[in-house]
Amino acid sequence: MKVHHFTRGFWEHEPSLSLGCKRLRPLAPKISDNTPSLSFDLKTFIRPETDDKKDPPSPQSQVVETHVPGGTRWNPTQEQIGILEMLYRGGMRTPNAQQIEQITVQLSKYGKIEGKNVFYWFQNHKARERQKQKRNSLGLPHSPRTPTTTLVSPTFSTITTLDTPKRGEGMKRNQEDSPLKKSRSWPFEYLEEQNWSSICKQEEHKTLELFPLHPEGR
Amino acid sequence: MKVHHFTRGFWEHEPSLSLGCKRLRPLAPKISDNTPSLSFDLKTFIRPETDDKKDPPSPQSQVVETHVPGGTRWNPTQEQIGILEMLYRGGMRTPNAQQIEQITVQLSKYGKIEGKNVFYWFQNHKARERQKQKRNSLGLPHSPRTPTTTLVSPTFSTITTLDTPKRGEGMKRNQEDSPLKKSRSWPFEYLEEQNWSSICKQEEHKTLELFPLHPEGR
DNA sequence: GCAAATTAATGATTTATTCAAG
DNA sequence: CTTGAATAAATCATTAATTTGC
Repeated sequence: MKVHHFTRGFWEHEPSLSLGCKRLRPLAPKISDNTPSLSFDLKTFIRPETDDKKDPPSPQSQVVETHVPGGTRWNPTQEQIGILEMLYRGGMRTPNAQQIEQITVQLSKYGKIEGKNVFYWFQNHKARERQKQKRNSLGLPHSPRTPTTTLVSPTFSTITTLDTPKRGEGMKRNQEDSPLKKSRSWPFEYLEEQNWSSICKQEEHKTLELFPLHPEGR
Repeated sequence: MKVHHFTRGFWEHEPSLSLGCKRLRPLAPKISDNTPSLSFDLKTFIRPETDDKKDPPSPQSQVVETHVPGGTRWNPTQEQIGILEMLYRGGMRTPNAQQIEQITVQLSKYGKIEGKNVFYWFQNHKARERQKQKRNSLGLPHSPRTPTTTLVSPTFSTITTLDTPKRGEGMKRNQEDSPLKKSRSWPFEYLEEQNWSSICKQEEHKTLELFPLHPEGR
């Protein structure tokens, strides 16, 4: 309950503003940008109460159950790993948002899990499988003891016979990853509305003095 | 005269002479006498597209097609860019999920936008600002100062004197990015539930019959 | 004055690298 | 050491300003 949303009011009158302004194409590297002012308003609304809330409405902060309070990272169960590996061997490499969601739902039957865990798992597994391959083909004619269960996909090894699977070499990208490339829609799903002040609140401590704000710096 | 300096005019009650300084692109070399700042107005006036920008905060009242239904990429408006740049200059580099959501809500007043657009914008802007910095410090030994606009981080430029500023070299990571590193929680927000079959549908040719799917297995 | 061809900017993805929990 | 998590770098893909030719 302060000021600081006056800035917002500035841009608020959207209708009349937009007309006619055709957004000049982003041009040269804005080398000669001289934006002297502007810090004022920023300060103004970066400097709200700064302490009104702790933003608990974090969807994933409810780790109170079945997990250690400090339980940070996901600890996959055997079943989860197994299923994921199966999917991987099945060819899945970069599941899209919907697929991830579905996988998550299924895997949650075996233990706590989130969508990002699935996402990261595929990312990491793919990358590490790749680098393992590379190492093997390069120097180490040694078999890395079977760690636990994770039997490496045989299909893959067959493919990458001896050519370093660098990414952008002969084949473009996602030759075999996913049928549709633009499928993955980012899963941002929000719905709340707040003020700018709260947006910038978290970084105020530094933004404040970050710009010395030397007018026309040159 | 609704010209192009909208955004700028916002933050800085600029007169009107600043044309061409912000994002004019020096596309072709054209070393001779190119009056780059002249062409714009012509187009601007000639382009009475009336809806070059998309939607007022409300749904499309009469807009034929705000954007191609075929799903094009986000085309930020002047206002959106301006706000994002302001936030960036304010110190924001890697907004977390909540911040992204809030920013998205605000920016959606000026045009269609999604959370991922905001996310990507910060990613790209940060990266390109950095590489611009690098190029400047490397390529031209002249003009030691006047780094550019938005002096991202003086510390950084100092470091990059002779050593390629690889990310994890001297300084760890995010020395100055965000106060809390583990802050960004992945914004997966799903809500539907389906079967495994549908998950693998896209890759059914192989995954479909791969897993027996036995819950309570353990 | 316009439209196709050019071209730089930049949005969107993927990959590589790194950090840190266990 | 293994690996989940996160960020940065590289790269692909699309857009729109500029050029160019008519």
